Amino acid sequence: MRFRVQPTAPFAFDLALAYLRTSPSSILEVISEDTYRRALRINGQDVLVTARAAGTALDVELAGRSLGPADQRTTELLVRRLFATDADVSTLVGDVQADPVFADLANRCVGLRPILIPDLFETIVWAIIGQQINVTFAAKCKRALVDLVGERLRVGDQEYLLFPGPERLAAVNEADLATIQFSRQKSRYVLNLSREISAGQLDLDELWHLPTDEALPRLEHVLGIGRWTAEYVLLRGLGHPDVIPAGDGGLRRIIGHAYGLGRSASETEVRQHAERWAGWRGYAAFYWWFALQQDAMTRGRLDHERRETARG
DNA sequence: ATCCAGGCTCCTG
DNA sequence: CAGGAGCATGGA
Repeated sequence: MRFRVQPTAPFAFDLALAYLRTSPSSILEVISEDTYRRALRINGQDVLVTARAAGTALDVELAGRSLGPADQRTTELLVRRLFATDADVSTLVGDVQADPVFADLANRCVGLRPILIPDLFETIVWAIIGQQINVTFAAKCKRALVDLVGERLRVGDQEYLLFPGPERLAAVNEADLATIQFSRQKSRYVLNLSREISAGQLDLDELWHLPTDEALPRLEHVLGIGRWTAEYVLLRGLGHPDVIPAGDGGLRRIIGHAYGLGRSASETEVRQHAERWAGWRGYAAFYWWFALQQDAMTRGRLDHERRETARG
């Protein structure tokens, strides 16, 4: 089953793929030269979704058993949300001209939109895992969690991993999570979240209908979710375009560097800069993270080359 | 070796 | 109510 999605212009799928390729959160995505591929649960059924660039459009293919028109509709809405294909980004660069530093970055990111993590529960768990620790270790923890309780989808001779739902995660205990190097409090946050959702005490889907200023406090009410996590989830899970996790260590570091502070910017300083990106603060966060990842990759390559050279 | 990582909760004074 | 310890490990 296949269909086509036509994003608004400009749409830079290549930049989206470049982001996902280097993003530590992309454990389950399979990114190739021109495709995004991932196993997802659609209407209660496991499906392999492949999105491929086709000129200015996106070709989407579904592989799974007994798929119907309803599944296609659900997937189309999901894909359009994941890649923000309906957003009107035509005014972004013009809107941020008052800030030449960010305008320069925005010029290099034309057509890039904040890409979502496909599932809200996964987004929150990932954000909690990422609290305090470095992203490399966080990615390792997420991978270990999926290996521990994730499910698998076999398509042809390939196997794809699915992120566990709250019910599956609620079934494990602290000792299980300790074996994959979760701290006690992190286990507590994740298990509490999973159990509240499973028990019907917490309905994440309610968040879809709320504006930013109402969704934020509701998320922060959950154990283990503070301001950074709530803002991160609004951006990466719910697709709010104007939310910036200003306390983010990576953002503070690269923004401090970009504006010549010689140190990390404070959370307050990040929010002050962000006022000039009003309307696009989520995009800005995503673009800065993109720049950060590109820097890290360049550094990694240089280090590698240096080692190669040293070895002769 | 020491400090800080894509923070948060809880306890102290 | 501000400030700080603790978390579990890895990289700089």
